Amino acid sequence: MRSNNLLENKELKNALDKRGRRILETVINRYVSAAEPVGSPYLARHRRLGLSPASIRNTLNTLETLGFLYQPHTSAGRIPTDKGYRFYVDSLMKPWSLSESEKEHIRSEVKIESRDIDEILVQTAHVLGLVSKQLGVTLTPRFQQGVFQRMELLPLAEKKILLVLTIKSGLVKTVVMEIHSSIGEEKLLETSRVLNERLNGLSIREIRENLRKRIRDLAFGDSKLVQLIIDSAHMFFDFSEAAHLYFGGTTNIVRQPEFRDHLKLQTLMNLLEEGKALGELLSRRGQEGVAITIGSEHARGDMHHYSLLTATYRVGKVGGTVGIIGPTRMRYAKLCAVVDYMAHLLSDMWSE
Amino acid sequence: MRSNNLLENKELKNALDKRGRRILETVINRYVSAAEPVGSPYLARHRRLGLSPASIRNTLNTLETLGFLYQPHTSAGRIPTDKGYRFYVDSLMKPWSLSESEKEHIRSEVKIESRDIDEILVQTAHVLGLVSKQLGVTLTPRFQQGVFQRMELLPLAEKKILLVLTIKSGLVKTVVMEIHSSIGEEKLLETSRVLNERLNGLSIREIRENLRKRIRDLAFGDSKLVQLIIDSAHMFFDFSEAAHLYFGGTTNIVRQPEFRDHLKLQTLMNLLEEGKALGELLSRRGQEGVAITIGSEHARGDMHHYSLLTATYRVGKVGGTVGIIGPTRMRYAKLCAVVDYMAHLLSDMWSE
DNA sequence: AGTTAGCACTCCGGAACCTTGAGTGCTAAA
DNA sequence: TTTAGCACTCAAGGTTCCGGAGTGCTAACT
Repeated sequence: MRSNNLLENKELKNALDKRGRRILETVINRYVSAAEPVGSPYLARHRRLGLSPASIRNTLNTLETLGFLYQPHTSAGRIPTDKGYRFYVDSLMKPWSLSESEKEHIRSEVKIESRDIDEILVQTAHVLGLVSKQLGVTLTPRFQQGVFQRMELLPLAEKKILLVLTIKSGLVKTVVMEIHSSIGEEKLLETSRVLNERLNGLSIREIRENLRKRIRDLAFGDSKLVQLIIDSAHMFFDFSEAAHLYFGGTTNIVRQPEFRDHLKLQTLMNLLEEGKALGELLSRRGQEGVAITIGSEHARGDMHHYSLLTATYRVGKVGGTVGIIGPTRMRYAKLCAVVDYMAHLLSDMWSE
Repeated sequence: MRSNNLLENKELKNALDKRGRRILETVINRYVSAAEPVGSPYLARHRRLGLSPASIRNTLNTLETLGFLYQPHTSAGRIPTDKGYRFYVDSLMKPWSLSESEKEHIRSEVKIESRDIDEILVQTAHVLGLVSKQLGVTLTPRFQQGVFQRMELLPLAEKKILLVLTIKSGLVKTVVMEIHSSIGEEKLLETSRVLNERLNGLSIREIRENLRKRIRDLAFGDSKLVQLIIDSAHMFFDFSEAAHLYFGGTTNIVRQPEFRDHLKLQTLMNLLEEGKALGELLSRRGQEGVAITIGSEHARGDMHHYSLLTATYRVGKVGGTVGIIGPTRMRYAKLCAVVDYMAHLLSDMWSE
């Protein structure tokens, strides 16, 4: 009992001791870049830890019993566990700063002529994939966080009208609506005028939840049209919920050695194909800085082999998500910086 | 010389003879479903060709010298060549009709609530991938084929306006434009009024090519705005050219045995990632019925291992493309029917 | 003439086996 | 506390061997 306690204390202290940290860090760095187990000979040779293989083996052993490393088989070197990566990310990792040329590179790739938000996000995902050699993902802004600014009803054809919805941040959504009978232009104008009055200053979320209540009893404009708008409110105030998800860099990630195993590739594809689920996962993440989830920390079982880094960018008051998905073996320090930089880049782009 | 000629004639005749056709067809059917070379024992046993292995070997030999089949190595069965598939597609394949339940299945998967064209196309690509076990691809309508119907300029913010462009088929595109100074609402109205007059009835393609000529010398509306519109015309009358490309079913296609080879997967990913190039490839295809390109028939080298089936759907006068990409070993007969059915389904959906 | 049985031949693919080398834990000496 | 030495383990790669599948050719059969 008592000795056990002592032992644990000792282990804990070891985990934090200078040597243990340095060795763990070195193992991780090496494993991340070489993708093969790291043994004591490498550590003794290549690093100026100034220790013999035998001493290092001792420490490795400790790190293993602490659960930071494991051996795939007896006579192999060590591989970091998820817990090991977690410790690295929390306590070991030094903040990485991108070189100016890398930043320049990223900027030049993202800055395309188009101001179209979706196009930029597609491109962003692509760039994230490219520079990280992993899978880049981007999520469109969470429209529902926005505040209603204005809506416009335009006649398109006999029985079609276009609804244009603007929120304060300057984001626009358009929906084509079908109606059963044609409606005169002045009716349209009146309808939209009143709606604009009623909805002014509300958040999209509020509108979605309360639209019916707010305007049901009012008689104005074309009643059928109003009814239609109410009925389809869920549909078109809802698209926000299911934000669009883009990804890029599939080429790169397939090259990663972890995907020699064919099955893994399939599970990843499944994940991407679902889209919706992944989108939800991404949309409810920490808002501040870079959020990191490593392997088995994920709620979803099929994400257990992957790590996810995300950050939030802002368009006015509305936030969206950019991130990177890859095998747990990834360059956390650098990729954090990349994701962070990218989020700021996008925010700046839409700031003024 | 003479005998050579005779020989060739004989071979040509053989190629068309009943037996040769039946055997080629059987080989292809078998290979497509089993993904392994087909030998004479299988053919003699499993089919009521009523022939001994020896006789069949003779015919196989002929088919090989004609270039319809080949052997991966001496002691293996035969595999169809691209030429073999081509012959099959042109002369052997019986038109396949989908069962009512399959049609029903497809319809139920595609018919989602949303009328949003992009959402439907995403879903369509997904379904195509699902039922074909290959990669489904869809391309948005070729906007530039459309005829200008109307444009609308809406003020969004101080220095932002929204341009809404409608074409006759009921398709809508919106672009957010930035301007340097704010413009009064009446200026906007006048500008759009005149533009509507001038551009009425022109095709988008014409507008893109001649916009400058058509309105340069005219003084109306806000001259800066007009100038901006002219300047950015290429940008926003151009998006049509680079139509959006969607695909679905990556999960399925990764399962295909041809992708055991890891390199192939990479080339495929590359292809998808490019997007643009593939989009162009798809957009300039035959308009009538199902267009089939097999392996080495492709102009692009990196498509040499894949076949592509496409058909055109129509939204009013504007056409878009749906199709399937997969290894040359695919069920041409059935997939033709699928692609064809899908194209009609979409056309009908937007017909009225 | 066309078809078929018989036969010798080729060659891929898997199983069994061996060797090598990398890495380990333990112990005893520094 | 560190380190050299040593015996041990085990994955990975190479070699060899064998069986089976399929072929082409020839001679006999209808």
